Amino acid sequence: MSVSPVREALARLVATGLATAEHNHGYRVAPLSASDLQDLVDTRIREESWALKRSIENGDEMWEGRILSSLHVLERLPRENPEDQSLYNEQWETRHSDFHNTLISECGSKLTLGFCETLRDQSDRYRRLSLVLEGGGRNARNEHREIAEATIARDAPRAIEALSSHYSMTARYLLETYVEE
Amino acid sequence: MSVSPVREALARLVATGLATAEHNHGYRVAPLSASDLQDLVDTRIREESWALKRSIENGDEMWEGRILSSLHVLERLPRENPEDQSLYNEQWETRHSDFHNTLISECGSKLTLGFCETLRDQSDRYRRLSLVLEGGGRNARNEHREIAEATIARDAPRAIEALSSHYSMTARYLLETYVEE
DNA sequence: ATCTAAAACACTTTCGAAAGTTTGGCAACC
DNA sequence: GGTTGCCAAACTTTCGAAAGTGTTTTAGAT
Repeated sequence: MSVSPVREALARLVATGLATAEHNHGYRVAPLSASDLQDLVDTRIREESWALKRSIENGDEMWEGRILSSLHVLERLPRENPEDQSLYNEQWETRHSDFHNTLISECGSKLTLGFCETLRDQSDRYRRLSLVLEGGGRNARNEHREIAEATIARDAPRAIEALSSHYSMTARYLLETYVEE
Repeated sequence: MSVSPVREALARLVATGLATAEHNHGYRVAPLSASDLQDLVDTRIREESWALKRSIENGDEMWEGRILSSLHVLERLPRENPEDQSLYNEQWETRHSDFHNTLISECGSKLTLGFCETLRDQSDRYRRLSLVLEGGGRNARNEHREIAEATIARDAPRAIEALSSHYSMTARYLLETYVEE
C-alpha cells in the first residue's frame, strides 16, 4: 500500500479529532488529557441532552420501535469478545453506538447529529484506551434500559438525567483510573 | 500543481462541510438548501449563546480589551472591497470572523469553539454566495456594537438576544432573497 | 426496432520515485 | 569551552504516470 491512501485516511482521522496534522511535521495521534476528556463529556452531555429532548418532542412510533430494537440487540450481545475475554466485542461497540445514535436521531438537526457523532468517536477512544470493560460495579445494561424507558415514556427530564449520569459515571471512572496510572 | 495537494485541500474542505466526497465519484461542492441554512442558523445561535454566556462568566479584563480592539478595527474597515465595490473586502471578512470568535473565546470548551468555527465557515458560504453586502436596510455596525456593549456590561441575556437577532436577521434576509431567485 | 453485451471513454484513485523540508551531528571558529 | 555554520540523514510532501472504476456509446443479436 502506498502513501497516498494512508495520507487520505489520516486526513479523515484529523477531521474527527483522532489525529493531528502539522505541515511538514506529518501526523500524530491526538494527545489525551484529563481536561480534554472533561470537555468531551460536558459538551457531549449538553449536545445530546438537547438532541434527546428534541427527539422526544418529534419522534414517532417508528422511532420508538427503533430504540427498542437497538436496545434488544445490544442487551443480547456480550460486551467482551467471545474469543478473547480481555478484548472488546466489536459487534457490541457498533450496536452501542447505534443505540445512542437512534435516541437522538429525530432531533431534526443534521449538524447536531454530526457533532454528536464526532463527540462519540472521540469519547470512545478514551473509553477503549483505558481497556475498562466494566467500571466501578456499574451495570451499563440497566442504565441503557432506564434511558430507553424514560425516552419512550416521553419523560424528557428523566431521560436526560439518565443519559447524563450514564456519561458522567463513565467519565468519572475513566478519570479515576487515569490518575492512578 | 499535481493532484495530491489538490486532493489534500479537498479533504479539508470536506472536513469543514464545504465539500462532499463519495468514493470513486470524487468531490463535489456541498449542496445548498434553505433547510440547511435554517439548521445552520439555529445550531449556531444555540452553540454561540451557550459559549457567550460562559465567556461572560469566565472572561477577564484582557478579554474585554480584546473585544473592544476587534470591534474597533472592524468598524474602521469598509465592508466593500476598495478596489471593486461589488466585491467583498477580505480584510473585513477576516476581522469580522475574529470579532465573533473573540466574543466566545473564553467559554472554556475547545470542542465548542471548534464547532462554532465550523458553523461560521459554513454560514459564511451562504452569506457570500448571495453577494449581499448590506441586507434589508440593517446596520451591521450597530448590531456589532450592541453585542459588544452588552457583553462587556456582563449582561448575558441582553448579549445573547443581540447576538441571536444578529444571526436571525441575516438568515431571514438570505432566505428571502434565496426564494426570490 | 429493442434489448443486451462489449468496448471505448472520462474520470478517480493509487503507485513509486523525485523533490523539498526539518532535525541532528560534526567540524570549524570565536 | 561554547557557539555558529554546514553537511548528512530521515522524514514529509509532491509529482507524473499507471491502474482501476463507473458511464456512455456502439455493435450485434433477438
